[in-house]
Amino acid sequence: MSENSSSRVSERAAELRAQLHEASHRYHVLDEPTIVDAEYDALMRELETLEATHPELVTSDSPTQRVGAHPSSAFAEVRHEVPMLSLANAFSEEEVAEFMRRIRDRLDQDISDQGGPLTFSVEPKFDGLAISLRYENGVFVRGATRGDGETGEDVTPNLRTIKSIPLRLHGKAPAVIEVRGEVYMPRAGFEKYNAAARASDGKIKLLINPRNAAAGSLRQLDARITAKRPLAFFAYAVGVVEGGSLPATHSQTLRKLREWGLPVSDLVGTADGVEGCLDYYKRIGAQRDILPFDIDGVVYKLDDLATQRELGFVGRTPRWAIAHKFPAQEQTTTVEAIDINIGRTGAATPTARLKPVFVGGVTVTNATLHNADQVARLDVRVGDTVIVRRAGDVIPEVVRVVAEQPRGAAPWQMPAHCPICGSAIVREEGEVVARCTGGLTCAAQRVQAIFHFAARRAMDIDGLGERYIEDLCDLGYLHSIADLYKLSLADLLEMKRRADERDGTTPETVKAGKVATKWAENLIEAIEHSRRTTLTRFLYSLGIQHVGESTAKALALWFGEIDIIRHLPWPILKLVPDIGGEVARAIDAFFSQDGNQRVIDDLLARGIAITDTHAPAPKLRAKLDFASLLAEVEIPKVTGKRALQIATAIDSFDALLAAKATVLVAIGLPVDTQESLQHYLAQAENRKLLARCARAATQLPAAIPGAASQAAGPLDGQTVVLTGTLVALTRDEAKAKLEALGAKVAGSVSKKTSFVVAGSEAGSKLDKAQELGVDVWDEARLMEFLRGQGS
DNA sequence: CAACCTCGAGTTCA
DNA sequence: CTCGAGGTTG
Repeated sequence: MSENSSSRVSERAAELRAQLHEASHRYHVLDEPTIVDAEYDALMRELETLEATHPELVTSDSPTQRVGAHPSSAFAEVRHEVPMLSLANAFSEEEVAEFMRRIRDRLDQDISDQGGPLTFSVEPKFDGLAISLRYENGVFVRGATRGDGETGEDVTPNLRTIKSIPLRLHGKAPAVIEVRGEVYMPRAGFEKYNAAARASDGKIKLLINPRNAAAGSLRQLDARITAKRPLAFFAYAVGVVEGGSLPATHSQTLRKLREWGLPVSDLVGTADGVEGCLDYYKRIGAQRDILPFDIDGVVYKLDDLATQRELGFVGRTPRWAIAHKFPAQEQTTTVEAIDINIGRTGAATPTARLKPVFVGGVTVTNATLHNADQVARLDVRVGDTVIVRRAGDVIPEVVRVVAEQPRGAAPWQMPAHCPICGSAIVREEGEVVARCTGGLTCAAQRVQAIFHFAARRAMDIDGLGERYIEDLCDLGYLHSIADLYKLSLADLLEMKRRADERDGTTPETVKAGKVATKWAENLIEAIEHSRRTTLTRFLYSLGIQHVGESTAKALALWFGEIDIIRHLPWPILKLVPDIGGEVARAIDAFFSQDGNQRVIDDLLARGIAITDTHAPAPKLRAKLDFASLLAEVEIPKVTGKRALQIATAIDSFDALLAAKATVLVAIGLPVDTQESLQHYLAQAENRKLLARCARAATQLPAAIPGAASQAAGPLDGQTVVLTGTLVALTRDEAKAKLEALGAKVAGSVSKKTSFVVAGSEAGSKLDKAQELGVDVWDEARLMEFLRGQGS
């Protein structure tokens, strides 16, 4: 080795040591971590490797030479008679196999090979804080943190506040026993605590993550604060034992601990050999997101205690155990830009463009920042280093900015103009979202509107993705949704050729004279196929504000025909349950725009066939009388009661519009109501609305006698919620079948929910159901029920 | 008018 | 899946 490279190695080692010291100090002493675990691990491993190949570089104060950090002086020190161990880590299957091979090799030297795979006690690796609990004659006398493994801090009063730590053991426990385990904060408690903290307007500090929360809570000097934190405990090992003995294996020891009243996780078990351990790793990994607490891997411990003793230690890590870690769910990266995205409704959503980073199994490059408030809360700026998490769900989020990094430029602000169309971006009073005011003149909104139209749950045009829509719009083939139905195969191919030319992406095969046409043929076919549709899908696909699937369905059910719906004044729309003033006005406003009416004309003229037209619902007819309708118009001071009073004297909108002032006085209304009504009637706009109501009410066709009344199903009046993945049915099929039996299928669980159908990997909805004591069906029960109903 | 329940809209990656 | 906001209800 040359002089030069050896000095570089020693410099790097010194640098790593400094970084690790600093990080460890901030983490353990200041409770303010600056780097995530994965990074710390990576630095530590690098240093370990360096020291392994250059043993002369090992210094006595190297972070590799101890497990944790200095205990803070605020707590009394406790020496661990039996040191608290730290485990070697494995990050891949190869490393696990290597670990097991090492054990075998070592044992083979000493004793004859007994054949068969080794048995391991397998456990989740809880993401919390390791502690030791001392019981004397069955009574909890002292608890300490791990500290550096040799010496920890006495946090007995804090530990006493944790309900899952027994203050007295059951049965015949040894006279003195030290139980080791992990204090952690369950996710639900963490969320609940933070929700309260958020509501406290900054008075209570937010907890960063459950693990930090657990560590921080235990290190409170005032145990009353600890008591307010939702902490829990799992036992997983034993230290000192006097006046008693333990079983021959670790798994039996855990069982004993459970007998003595200590909480041991249900997830512990045993596994044989590499294969068994890896199976366990996968099984626990699959459950990771739905567990009620955080884990960062699993631990394999050789089950037989005698063999453990034989294998012994390397430094402070045992040869007989290893932690197999999951891919990190948190990483740090830098914010390269903060862009804004314009949605279908014009909503301007800030998005962080991140330096690509591998988190929880995928590479993340984007993370939504939701809105300007969120950006301000986090104070994220371009150039900042941030922690990115891929939590329980799939969607990455920026957790926080790492303090002490050189800050980027000025605080981020929502731009005043849309980056796509240049229109003003406006945030309405009291709203969280800012919106581009460009409407359909904004290219981004136009593309999103067409994309929505083509969506599976809307017109279901398969193969029409965002990219094609963008190109079709940019190159002038598509101006509105109606244009979709005049696209020809030739148009599509020409568009593709021009787009490729523009981007310089013309494939070699095309240059060679071959043109790929299959995609275009499929798309034309898909557009063709979408022509036949239902009224619900059609209404939904128009992308009217506030009209999603369920509102579209209500409209279809109540009014029956697009030609009726497209001309209704909002007070009549408001008669439909679940449609209030805001939504009704949005629908009316949509249809009041000539451009939108023209698009609908075009669509219908080009052969959109709505297959399920019918007469208005009978329930609607009953509500169309003058008094009910008048109450919906929202004339100040004219409530339902007053409307009724007015209606007894004046029997129609026409009569009301024609009524002289003297007539209004004669009705006997209170003076303020009279004035309000007269003032209302004096305005041309209002008179126009009333006239429209009058006309629409008389023009709505009568109900078809006897039609549309649905047969009563066995699930009438029941509300069902589906969650998780079903095997035999898709969610949509299950929904359709349940609805056919009269059930209402809702999206979220509440007290009103009759029962929840939980498939595999059910998430928070299942928790909610259990919390509220709502019945939960598994898929088998649902299938059996459906069979019983003959479906 | 507050509490509760729904619905709509937006979101990431393979 | 989650948040925000609209609608209904006591």
